[in-house]
Amino acid sequence: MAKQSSPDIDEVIKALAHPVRRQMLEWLKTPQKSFPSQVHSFELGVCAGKINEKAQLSQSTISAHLATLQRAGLITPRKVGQWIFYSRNEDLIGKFLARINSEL
Amino acid sequence: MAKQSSPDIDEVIKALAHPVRRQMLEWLKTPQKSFPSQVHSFELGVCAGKINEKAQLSQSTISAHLATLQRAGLITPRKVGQWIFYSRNEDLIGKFLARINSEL
DNA sequence: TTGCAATATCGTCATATCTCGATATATAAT
DNA sequence: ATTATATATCGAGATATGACGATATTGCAA
Repeated sequence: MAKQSSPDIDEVIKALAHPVRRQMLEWLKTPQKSFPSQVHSFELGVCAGKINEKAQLSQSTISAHLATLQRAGLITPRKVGQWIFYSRNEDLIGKFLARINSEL
Repeated sequence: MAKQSSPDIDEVIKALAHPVRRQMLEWLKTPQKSFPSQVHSFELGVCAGKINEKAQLSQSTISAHLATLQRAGLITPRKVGQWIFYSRNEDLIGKFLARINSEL
């Protein structure tokens, strides 16, 4: 499962080159711990609004950061009604780490 | 040996977030192979001028990229007369990889 | 001292990134 | 239909980055 094209190293590293986006990825490692106020199930991930609350930045800025992470393939969105839930794409993250470990 | 302060993840990732700089690091993995025209010994690393030749960018641009890599701790300069030789700082690179593997 | 070679620094311009508020879009609820 | 909520997109301003040529600096050589 999780058929995933291999990571575009350049895009991934650029996405990681911002502390807010790294912070988001870190939060998403432990959703229940990082977002205790989320009422929805964590099945599909963390609600964008919750990430927005936690990061002290405007809604549009958070949306842009999430879009950057998504374009790089680092997170996966799941739309449910009016919400979008995000989760880490562990498959791609793993592949990225493997490549950077061998290439760097 | 190679007493090395731990990497500043943010600075390291930003330094890696440019293809030219990643390319330089890659070249420095196999100096003899990547810089066959260097007449100096490879003991101390690769001469800045050789890196300059190989990368198709102006001298000032290359100097800036090398400075960025150096500030991040990824490469180590050794000045010998009028030359500066650069080599990878494997110690810091290893520590960086260890941290990104566990934090990401 | 004068001159040459290697590298760094400066000033400038172009482009990218970050952030915001305002507005648009989509879905849900009434 | 209207309204409310969640998210995306737009436009603008501020700052950062990348590139260059010109010039400064450093060290060696004559």
